[in-house]
Amino acid sequence: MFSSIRECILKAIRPFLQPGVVLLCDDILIEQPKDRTFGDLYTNAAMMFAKRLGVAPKVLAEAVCEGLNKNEDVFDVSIAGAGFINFRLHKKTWQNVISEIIEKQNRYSYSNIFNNATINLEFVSANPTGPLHTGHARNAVFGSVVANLLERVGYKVTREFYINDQGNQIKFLARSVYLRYCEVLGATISENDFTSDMYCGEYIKDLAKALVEEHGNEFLNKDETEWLDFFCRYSINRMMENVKKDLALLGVVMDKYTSEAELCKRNLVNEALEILKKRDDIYEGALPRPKGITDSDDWEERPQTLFRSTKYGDDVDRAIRKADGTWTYFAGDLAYHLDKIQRGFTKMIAILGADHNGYVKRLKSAVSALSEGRAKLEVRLYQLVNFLENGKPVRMSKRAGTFITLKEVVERVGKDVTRYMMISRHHDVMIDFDFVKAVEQSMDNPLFYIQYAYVRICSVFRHFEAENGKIDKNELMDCDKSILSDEAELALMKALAFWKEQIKSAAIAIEPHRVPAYMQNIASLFHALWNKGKLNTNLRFIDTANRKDTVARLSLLMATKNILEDGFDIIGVTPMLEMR
RNA sequence: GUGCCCGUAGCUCAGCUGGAUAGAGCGUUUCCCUCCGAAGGAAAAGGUCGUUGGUUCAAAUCCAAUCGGGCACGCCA
Repeated sequence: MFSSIRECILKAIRPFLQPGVVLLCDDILIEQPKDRTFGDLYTNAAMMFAKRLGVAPKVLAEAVCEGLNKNEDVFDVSIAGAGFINFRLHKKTWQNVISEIIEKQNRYSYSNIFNNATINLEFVSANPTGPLHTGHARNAVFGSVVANLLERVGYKVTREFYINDQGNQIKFLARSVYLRYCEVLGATISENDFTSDMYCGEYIKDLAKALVEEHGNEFLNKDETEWLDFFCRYSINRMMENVKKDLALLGVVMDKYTSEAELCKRNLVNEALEILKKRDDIYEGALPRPKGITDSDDWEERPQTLFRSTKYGDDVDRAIRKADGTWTYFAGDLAYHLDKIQRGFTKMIAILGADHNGYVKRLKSAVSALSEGRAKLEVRLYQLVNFLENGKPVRMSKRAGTFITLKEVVERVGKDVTRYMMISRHHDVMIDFDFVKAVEQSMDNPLFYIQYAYVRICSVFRHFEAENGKIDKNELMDCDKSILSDEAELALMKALAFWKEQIKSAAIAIEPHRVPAYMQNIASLFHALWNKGKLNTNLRFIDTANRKDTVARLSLLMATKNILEDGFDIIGVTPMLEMR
């Protein structure tokens, strides 16, 4: 429906186009005006393109009017203000949307505008040195919803997790486990034995206990060289098992786990280096002193291997080899992104915490350089989550292992509330997550409002089907919907009609938080209709004396139900069938 | 010192990439079930979109300053 209207508008504008100017249907904005007396819909196309085409808005507007009048769905076209074009659609057109939704059921929001292109979506990628915590929860939910959205606009998505299973932090993990291992076997360990690089959480003790159970004291009193590798590998494997379990608690399943160590074995760092050398993007040199560091700080200039990332928009060049000759963390990331490129990805998205903001430019530079400009990485940073207990902030310390884990959150408030809280805000905004408020079943908690709408619809169908048996999908699609003409009914229909548009825009903008907002709007319109039926018996859904009208109303409810189900599916929340 | 993000109603936040008189929910006030669930609905009050300039038919939205808050900042991972 929207696409045919857009085509009409585009057709009307086309004669004014100069050669070489390309206009796309999707550039044309069609919206519901805030003041509904202006019409059902409006477009600002005339004003939008006036400047670009060098034509007076009024002239364009008149052409667009003429074009719109040719569309059989459209009537009452008028020009207002500086060049807004207002118009209405026949009730029948809105009513037909219901049939379309019911027919496509939960596939209504799917379009194939990206033509099954592959896209790599990297998210979570937590270091396997500790259990997933609340930040990872936001990352995981955000990523999984983005994946769902991208699939709806026709991307083939690979959900990917990068395991940093190499480097010093893993050694410190292993050493921490070893200390606890000795402790389990009777050695006396004090907190002072743990250096500041080591890990103190309870989970370290769990790992140690499991190790003792499986391997007894075979590593006790041995030199580090004899146990370090084993402890590293063992710890990583166990930690990753837990990571996967924690993700499953949130309903998140990754398609691929890529190991840093594996990439290293394949010598991919050197391969990346060769590519960059050929492009003259590698040189030996020293980095300038950072602006914030004054003479009093002990700054020392050191020669190292550098990547010319400034060539690609970064602020300074970046080290890929430390002064002692070993690789930096960034070198690993070069290898990893080369791996993604070699697997054929030209579009990549990475979801990172806001504390990585200084890292974004070098990653983008790396992808650009390694792919010779063919691949593009987009990064979404999400802000931190503050946890509150009835208004009071909960203190967290990673060092002491007192941070709130993902598992703990899910166990306290459930998967659905956690997901909703994590996804309902813009990723650039900090979230205050209050344990007490989160589970309150009130309007402070909009998830319940949406769930409630869905439950009410289910309830209506239960009532109907108890008397009349199951209703057939075709009957709902094909029935005469002309009685659906009340303002409240039309408002709901219009909102449903916009669903596909909204999902598309949320996907393209990578802004999943819009989805729950749209769901809330639909729920609100449904609740309004329901209550209107309390006063006006003509608007009640079930009229036992009139099956024809009942079926028409049920078709509207079915369409609403399908849309809400699609929304629940996107945000990964399980719909409730009843609340007792 | 530099970079990124945030600042919208008493509170928590939307605002669809520049559109018409800035919107929801909570809280406050007033109404609405003999009824498919009132865990709901209808309405009222509540605003200098941090501040100041600029760009244009049009700015909460873009640009430049500035204030306040968060995050980050040579070889850590």
